[in-house]
Amino acid sequence: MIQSFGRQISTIYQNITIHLDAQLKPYQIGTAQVSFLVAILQHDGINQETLTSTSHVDKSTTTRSIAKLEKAGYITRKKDPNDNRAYKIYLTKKGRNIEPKLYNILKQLNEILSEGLTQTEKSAFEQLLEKTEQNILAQNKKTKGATHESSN
Amino acid sequence: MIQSFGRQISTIYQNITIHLDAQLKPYQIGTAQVSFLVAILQHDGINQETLTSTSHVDKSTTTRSIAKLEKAGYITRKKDPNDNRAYKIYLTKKGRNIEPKLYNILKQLNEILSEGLTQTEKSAFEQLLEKTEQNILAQNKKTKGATHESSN
DNA sequence: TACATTTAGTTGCATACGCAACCATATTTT
DNA sequence: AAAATATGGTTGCGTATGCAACTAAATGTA
Repeated sequence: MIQSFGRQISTIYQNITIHLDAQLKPYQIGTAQVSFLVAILQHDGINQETLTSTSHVDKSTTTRSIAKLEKAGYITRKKDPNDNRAYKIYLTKKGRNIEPKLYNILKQLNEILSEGLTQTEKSAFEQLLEKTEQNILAQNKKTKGATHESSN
Repeated sequence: MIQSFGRQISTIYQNITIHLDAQLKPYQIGTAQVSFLVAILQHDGINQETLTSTSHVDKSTTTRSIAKLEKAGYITRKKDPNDNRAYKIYLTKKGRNIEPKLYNILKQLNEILSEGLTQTEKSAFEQLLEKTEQNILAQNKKTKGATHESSN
């Protein structure tokens, strides 16, 4: 009963990381880069700030993860001509080439995770995860807001 | 569609960590210590190896997390008289005292996560997480086995 | 226009985690 | 009993992540 959701989610998360890191090793990136790479594949030229907010991570995490993708040759950063502070992220040829392999790895992961689940259960799971995600995001947003307001 | 489960689970996990770290700050421990502390509260005198296998983490993670709990004064380690390599973990008075506060924090977390879910949905969610956890654990066990066997 | 505030991004720091290599003790094999 | 193997635990290393403090450019306000 105690700590059930949290404990399970932690174990699943860590083991997803182990699995994906192994799968991605040939491409010289890690699990951390996946969500960013997917976002860039879907929105070439996306800027870092958008990546940060849609990924729900700290901006420093974006900085470092993008740096790794750049170093590995999958993307390039170009200054946004309309905003000298901002960068836009573009795929390189190598970045475009990895798309099918990456999607395959992700598809496999989903199949592993949802093995033995009916289609109905998969949908239910996704919706439950979605609600849970919104719940904890809202809670943390609230808490952070409160902290900042305390400087009044 | 792409990467759905993994992305959601990652976000939930990171935000659980943020929430719990804030809640646990007064006690000078972090989210990482929770599952170990709960296990020790439920099985005083448990040994490190059991903690490792039931927590589904690497043994080095157990070593470090237990070290932190010891440093913070919640537990003590005693050599197992039946096995000179092994340690058994015992609660200190401080460790026993934190129990209600810890359980309260975990209960709150579950309430936050499952806000807006019916009892039926909560049960379904827990079972789906359980299945998913078993699926990915089995997969990684399989992979690790394969790697080791390749040394034949 | 000058000053204050916000925003995009980076860096230092602390924490966490898995893997591989290692040590020491226990167990199994021959 | 000696040698080989397995087991409990630790440490070094690489990776990831949030937070706080920071820089520089943009925006808002006086």
